[in-house]
Formats: sequence, structure tokens, C-alpha cells
Amino acid sequence: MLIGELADAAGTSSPTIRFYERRGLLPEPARGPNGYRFYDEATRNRLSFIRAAQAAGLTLAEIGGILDLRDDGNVPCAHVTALIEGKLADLRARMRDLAALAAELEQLIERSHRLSPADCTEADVCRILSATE
Amino acid sequence: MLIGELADAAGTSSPTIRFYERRGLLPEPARGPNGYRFYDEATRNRLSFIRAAQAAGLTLAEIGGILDLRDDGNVPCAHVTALIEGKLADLRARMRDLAALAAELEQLIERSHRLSPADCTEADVCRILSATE
DNA sequence: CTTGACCTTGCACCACAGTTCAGGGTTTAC
DNA sequence: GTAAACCCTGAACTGTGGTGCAAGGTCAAG
Repeated sequence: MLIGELADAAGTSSPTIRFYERRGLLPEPARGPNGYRFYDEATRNRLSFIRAAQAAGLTLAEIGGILDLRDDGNVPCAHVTALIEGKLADLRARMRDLAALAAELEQLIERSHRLSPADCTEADVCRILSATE
Repeated sequence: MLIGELADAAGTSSPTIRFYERRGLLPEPARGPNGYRFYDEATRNRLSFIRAAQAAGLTLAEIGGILDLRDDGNVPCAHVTALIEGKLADLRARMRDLAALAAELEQLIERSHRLSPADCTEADVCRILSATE
């Protein structure tokens, strides 16, 4: 199929497919006599793998690593599992950070109710944010 | 004080201060006869406000909005409170998204324990990520 | 024969918050 | 007098995942 058909089939766009090709995520496809790229089903599978992996939070670089393993004839299961476990750890850390920030923001909102605009002095930009309690 | 001294005092760097100036977050400072920037305490306060606001998750554009209000002689309290409330809502939404993704990743990890590498077929890149259950 | 829809290439651009570099001038200490 | 440490400007680069544009080639329908 042509690049546009592949894009429609995979729910992406032609420029994105060319971008993946430049990135090394997709192999150089066969070409017709007019220079048009021509794809088979294997590439469609590869594309849907990429989308699934992105949905799991993997970066294109990490996805490329998995694909390279696969292309070298290895079974990437262990690598994939390790990556996902790493992502999960990152995620939990980020959730902790966000929770801490949310708690801070709640404090700031609470403070904003206690402070009256009259407390704003010339010296400060905004007491809500910069007051040292 | 000179830009490097201000940077040290505020816990940032000289290029960052110049960058803020170009961005309009800091006013153009006085200059010595050699062209060196010269700062007073007010700029130090402004810088520490910027850092506090960044710690609250505000972008430089939002911080610039607050500073502009202040520079026009307004009291930005209400604006700041609205901004913070918006950030808190964003934060909660992001935390929900992350929690959903974490749940998905846990499922993937669980699946990776059920799947054996032998299940990897040629057709797929990796059954852990792309299996349609 | 022309119009429209597709394809090709390469390059520039988006947000975000800076950092780094190149190519100079100045000031301070020894 | 010279070396280190500071300052100046403007421009390019960082990472992430693409998107958009210009300028052209190709193919099918009417």
C-alpha cells in the first residue's frame, strides 16, 4: 500500500511515517518505479506496535531500542518488561511530586483567603507567592 | 550589584537573568560607564518572586502577566489566586491521567509474567505491548 | 487538457526554559 | 604586563514528537 493508505490504516499521518523512517523506527520501504514508497502488512504491525508502546509512555528512542533488538533476532521481552517497570517507577515518583505540589498550592489558596489585597506592599510583587511564613 | 552577584544572591545564573530581561520579566537595568548591568535590591525581590512562582508551577508567561499587572499599579492578588486555582485543577487532572497510565502499566507487567518469550511470534514485535486482549 | 489528489525532497518551525558558544571588552591581582 | 575572572552581544543549540511549507513529479477522472 501507499504511504497515505498506511497512514489511514494505522491512524497516523504520512509525514509522521516519513519521520519514523528517518528516525530509524521503520525500515526503508520498497519503492515503485515512480519513487513512491510501498508498504506491506509487516510495517502496519510495526506501526501499531509503536503506537501501543507510546501509549505505555515509552519514548521513540526506547521504542527504537526494542525494535533494534527485535531486528537483530532477539526476543525483547525482558528488555520491555524492564523498561515498563522503569516507567512505572518514574510515574510513581512524578505522582508523588505532583501530590506534593498540589498540597502546596492548596496552602497558597488558603493563604490567599487569609491575606487581603491591602497587605500588598510596594516591596513585594505578591505576598501570596513570596511571603516567607 | 553586578549581574553575577545578583545571580549568586538569587541562586540562578547570569544568562538566565539576561534571558528574563529579554523576556520582559525584568526591567532594563541601569548600566555603568562600561556597559555593565547594575542592579538594586528590588530586582533581587523580583527574581525571588519569579522563583517562588515557578515553584508553584506557573510558566514564565503567566509570571510575566502578574508582573505586568503589578507594574501597571494593580494589585494582582485575585489574578494570582485564579491562576493558582487553575494550576491546581490542571494538576489534579494530570494526576488522574498518570494514575490511569500507572494502572495500565501494572496490567502490562502482570501480563509480562504470564507470557513466556516462546509466545513471541514473528508477526508481532512484542506481545506484551501489542497483544489485543 | 486540465484539475485535483496524491506522492517526492528538504528545510524551517512549535512549545518550554534556558544553556552554550563565538568573539570580543574590562577589571583586578600578582 | 599578563593572566584570571568578570562583563558584553547575538546566535545557535538542547530534547520531544512531530507539523507545515515550498517546489516539484505523478496519476486518474472528466
